[in-house]
Amino acid sequence: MNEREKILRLLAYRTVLQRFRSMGFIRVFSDNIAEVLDISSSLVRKDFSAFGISGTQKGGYHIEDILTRIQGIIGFSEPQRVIIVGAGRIGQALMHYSGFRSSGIEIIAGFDIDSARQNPAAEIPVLPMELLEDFIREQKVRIAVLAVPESSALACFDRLVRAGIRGVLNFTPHKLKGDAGTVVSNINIEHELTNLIYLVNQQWQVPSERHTIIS
Amino acid sequence: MNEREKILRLLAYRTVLQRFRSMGFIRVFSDNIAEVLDISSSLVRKDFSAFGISGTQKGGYHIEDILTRIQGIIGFSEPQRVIIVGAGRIGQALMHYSGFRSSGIEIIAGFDIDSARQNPAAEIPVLPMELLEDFIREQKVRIAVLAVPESSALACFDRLVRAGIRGVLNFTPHKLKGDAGTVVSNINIEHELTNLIYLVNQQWQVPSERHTIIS
DNA sequence: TAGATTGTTAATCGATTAACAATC
DNA sequence: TAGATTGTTAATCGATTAACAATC
Repeated sequence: MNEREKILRLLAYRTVLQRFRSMGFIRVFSDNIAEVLDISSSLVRKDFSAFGISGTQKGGYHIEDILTRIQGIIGFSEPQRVIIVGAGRIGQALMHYSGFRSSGIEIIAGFDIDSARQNPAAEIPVLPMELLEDFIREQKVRIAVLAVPESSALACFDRLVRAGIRGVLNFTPHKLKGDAGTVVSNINIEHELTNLIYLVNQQWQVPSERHTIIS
Repeated sequence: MNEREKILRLLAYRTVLQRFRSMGFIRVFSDNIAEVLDISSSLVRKDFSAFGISGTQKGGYHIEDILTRIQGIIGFSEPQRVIIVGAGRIGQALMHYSGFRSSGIEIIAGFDIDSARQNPAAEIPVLPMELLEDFIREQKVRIAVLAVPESSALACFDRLVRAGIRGVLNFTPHKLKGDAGTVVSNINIEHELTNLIYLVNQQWQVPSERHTIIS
């Protein structure tokens, strides 16, 4: 059933419904949501049905009801504490990303090998890598964002998992594999951009010179 | 056939094979690649077959051959010029991401509404938003990265498309839809992280209190 | 009522995988 | 040769969609 995609869709529903609500709407039809997200209304209804969200014929769905239900499924009762490993430009950008706060995500520390980037006194402290394992164990951190250079990606990932991290959001070019007890999400920005450029180039070539995929 | 996923896999193959090559390997078996990427060897062979990459029984695939072929499909003959709209922390991080250069991607300018972030004299100039349309037209830019705040996302997207941008890598929380002539890739970091946390929490709850998805 | 929308079933679609003949 | 691997076919799997009865 592809849990991952389904939960990502649920998050998309939440974002859209919050927007509808802030515009003053009270109810929506599956069609309204489908249109904004560019999916079919069948899929919206099917998802809602699978998550126990019900509407009424004719009246559609109560926005507030859906949001409450979604919150009950993916909302966290307490702040989720996350560390950022690698305080380069991307790491720093994520450390100060304000959108996390409102979703109940709290960045509690960054780590970097470079002393010029360290700052234990900052609001979100940036600590030396030597303190990584102790910090994870003492603070019982389970989620980490990996934003180190490619060359140290595997070694850092290994340290994180050994220290007790159970979920890694990976921005390095290594496609990391989680084992039974560890979940990994890989985001490869370079691949995403390259793929986008490829698709645009495809579309704007004359058909004759377009690369053909045999299938 | 899901072009998007297929090309992303091709990019993953390239990354892995470059790594193998740098380790001194000349040939690989579909199995070696599959293992690293956590996919099946059938899929690797099927992809290769679809892209016209052939190996030999017993001998596997020539790394150099595959890389040449992949380069022929997704490689660019000339540098691909990209602009970054929004020079906040994420925008700046992407502007200086060194990995792009080696894939033939060139960030030629950033744009920001805030004069404190502007710097037309920098190596990669950061220009005021007023110059956006003229710049795109004069430089014939087709690809843009959107890294502005949520509140101005839709308006900026609209301006980009009107000015002739054909591909947008979108980091704002709005799931943007491309029309016939425009390709959009949406990356929602907050959703990715929330999803990761959800999956970890699921896994580490006792089964009885785990949220059940009826299906 | 007439019209519209949900909830669900069955059909479709497409991607992935298993399996194996061909062959080195 | 015996063993191993490709390339491809057929089977499987699962997600999405179309369609429509139920119903407000």
